[in-house]
Amino acid sequence: MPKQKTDPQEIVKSALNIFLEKGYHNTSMADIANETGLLKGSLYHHFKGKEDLMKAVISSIHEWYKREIFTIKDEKTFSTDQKIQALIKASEEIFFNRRGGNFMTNIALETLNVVPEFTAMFRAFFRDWIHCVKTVYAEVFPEDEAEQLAHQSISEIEGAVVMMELFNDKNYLRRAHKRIYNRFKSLSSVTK
Amino acid sequence: MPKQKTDPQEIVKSALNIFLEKGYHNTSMADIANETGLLKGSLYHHFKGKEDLMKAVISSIHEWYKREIFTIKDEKTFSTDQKIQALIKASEEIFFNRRGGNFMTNIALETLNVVPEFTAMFRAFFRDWIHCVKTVYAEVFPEDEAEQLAHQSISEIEGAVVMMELFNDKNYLRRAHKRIYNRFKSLSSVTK
Amino acid sequence: MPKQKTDPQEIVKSALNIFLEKGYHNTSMADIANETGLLKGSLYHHFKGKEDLMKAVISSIHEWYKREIFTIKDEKTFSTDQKIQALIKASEEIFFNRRGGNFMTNIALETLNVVPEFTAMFRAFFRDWIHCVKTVYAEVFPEDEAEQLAHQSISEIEGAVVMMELFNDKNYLRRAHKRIYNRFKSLSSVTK
Amino acid sequence: MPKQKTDPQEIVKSALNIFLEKGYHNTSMADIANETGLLKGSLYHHFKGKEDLMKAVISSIHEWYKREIFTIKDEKTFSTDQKIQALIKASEEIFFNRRGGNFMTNIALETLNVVPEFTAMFRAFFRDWIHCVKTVYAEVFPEDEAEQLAHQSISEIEGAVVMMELFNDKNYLRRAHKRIYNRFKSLSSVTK
DNA sequence: AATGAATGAGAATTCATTCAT
DNA sequence: AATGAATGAATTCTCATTCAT
Repeated sequence: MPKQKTDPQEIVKSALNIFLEKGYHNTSMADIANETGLLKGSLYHHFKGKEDLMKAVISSIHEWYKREIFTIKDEKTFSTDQKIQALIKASEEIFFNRRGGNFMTNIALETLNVVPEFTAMFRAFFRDWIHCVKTVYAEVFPEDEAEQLAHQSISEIEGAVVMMELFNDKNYLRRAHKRIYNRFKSLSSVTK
Repeated sequence: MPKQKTDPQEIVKSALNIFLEKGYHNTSMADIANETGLLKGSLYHHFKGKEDLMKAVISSIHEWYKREIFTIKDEKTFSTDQKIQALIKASEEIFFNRRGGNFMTNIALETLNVVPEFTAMFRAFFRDWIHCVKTVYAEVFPEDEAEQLAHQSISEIEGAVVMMELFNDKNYLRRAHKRIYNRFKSLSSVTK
Repeated sequence: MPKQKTDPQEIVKSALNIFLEKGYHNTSMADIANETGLLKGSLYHHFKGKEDLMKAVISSIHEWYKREIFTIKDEKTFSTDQKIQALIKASEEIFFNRRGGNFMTNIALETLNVVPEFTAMFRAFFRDWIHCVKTVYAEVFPEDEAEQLAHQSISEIEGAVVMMELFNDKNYLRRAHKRIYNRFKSLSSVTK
Repeated sequence: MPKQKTDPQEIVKSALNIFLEKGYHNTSMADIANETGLLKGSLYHHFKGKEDLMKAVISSIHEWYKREIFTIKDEKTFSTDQKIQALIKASEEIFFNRRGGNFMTNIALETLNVVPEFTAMFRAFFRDWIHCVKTVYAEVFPEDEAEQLAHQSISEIEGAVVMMELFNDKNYLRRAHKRIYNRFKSLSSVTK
């Protein structure tokens, strides 16, 4: 049975979905093959192995964020307020619909101390994310306060994701977003 | 070879340590046996299997919290302020020195969907924790605000743990604790 | 917790029951201990091990047959016809209520080629049984015909037990008994 | 090491042989792998596990019977007498040379209550066998007598197999076959 | 005698990976 | 590229047996 050419990105997508659903360790190459419609052996034409595939997934999400989210900070036409609202809106879209965000939280925690290369990649992602948020805050607040706020915001979102996962309740994230926005508004009004 | 009696709690402790170090999936029964000095087979005397042992670990941590932490809310001689300070101090002690706290975050996320029974146990733990914090807040704030604040506080701590884990930086948690305390102070001064 | 003195025959009975229920291989020493109310280790005070216990079971059944069944052939006051009826009645009682008979069929087949000592014991039992039946037949028929009939009768009963087991239908055995008796009646009327 | 393609039927055959030799419980997957020349793990490519493999063995024997034996009843060119002789000849060939027959007796009894699915399969086999024999008898005898005779014949063969197994004596089966044939002859002559 | 913890030798099974076709 | 059989190491779990108390 000849098969269509397989886009490696298709495999990455499938892998992302199953990793999220079952966790990294609980997911077998057979599961991934199954999801893609390929057979186990065929995966090895595209990726060196499970770790390699995992790295591609992390990388893919990171790249997507770089392209779609972290660019918000550079939107010339957006006010700071608009940027923050855009970031929040994107975050909600991601966590509720795409789940790439959960991946970076859940799978990161699961694999953090398992493979050092994963750790580095997760850190790079979060550094970029923090940097993006900080850059926006820095339009209004002094450098070190912006830095602080960025760390705090991401941390708050991460906590909300954990609770959301645990209790299956999206409100945790909604409320976190709201708090972040309100804090920005009240602080920036003071600053002005 | 003499047959030492083994306290099952010893096994639970060993398991807790290795689960924390290597993660649940990455830990084999042989690892645990090794840590306890028993042979693999002997573990099955005390626990039906890996899942059962895991449940014992979760339960043991939960019980410890119930005994040592969640009772803080009932300390007759403590003011609300003192209770919150005590909770924070305990939290810091736990997360920095005992690592049982991280377990409830990291291993929870890794195993949340592995077995429904785990999910239930983790949820029970967090419900109890939230309930404890809420009870303290309720001494000063109205019921629903106390509830909100409790959820927010735990969520914030969870986020800090994720970041702390990720970047190996305890300051995340320290700052989260500080924020929680300050928020309490400023809100309660308003209330009064 | 001190326990009453344990009669080894109690253990043998329990073992018989579980062997029958679960088969020899599928039964663990723990199962037997459980049934007797003892703990695993205690069984080894009475029997050298599983094989030894099994031999005691086989032996016990054999002895019981020797005492209760195979003596029928020597009943001075019974006619041949009465002896055959008594044997059949006993057989029915055994297979339907005591199940010792099934043991000698089912467990024999399961363990026949597993432990040579079992084989010898099962053979001895069946030789005795055949001998008993033959002795009765020999009251009426010539030696070699009696021998033939005995083998055939036992064989028929064994077949019926297999079918009974397979289809959970006691009628197989009832009909086999009926055939055996009728055959005896018709043959002996001819002989006279 | 070159990777030979293995016909799953080869595995089934090997399994059949070892199951017969050592019994189901006493046979390990390693034994089977060893017999086939594969490694343990490789067996799981073809069969989900030991039970699954066992089912394939039972099924394979059943299918073989359906194809080679149970079709005898439909041989247009055979008289009833010839059909019975053919069935008997086949039975002898099977039990003496192929051993698949013993499987359906010995292993059936050993595994009857291990897994309900086995029970169902063994019953299906025996029902088919009985049906085949009954159909042949029904050419000469009334329906219900044919049914009775079929049950009796199979039961008799089963008993003979037990005795044959027990005493390692093929004569039991030979005599059972002879009896079955003679009974048919004498009854059918009466009927005519 | 009884206990029950400990042993240790396997058992079945899983799975990432390799490789001939 | 894709296939899918084969590999082999690792993993969970079982169980007859031993032994200190």
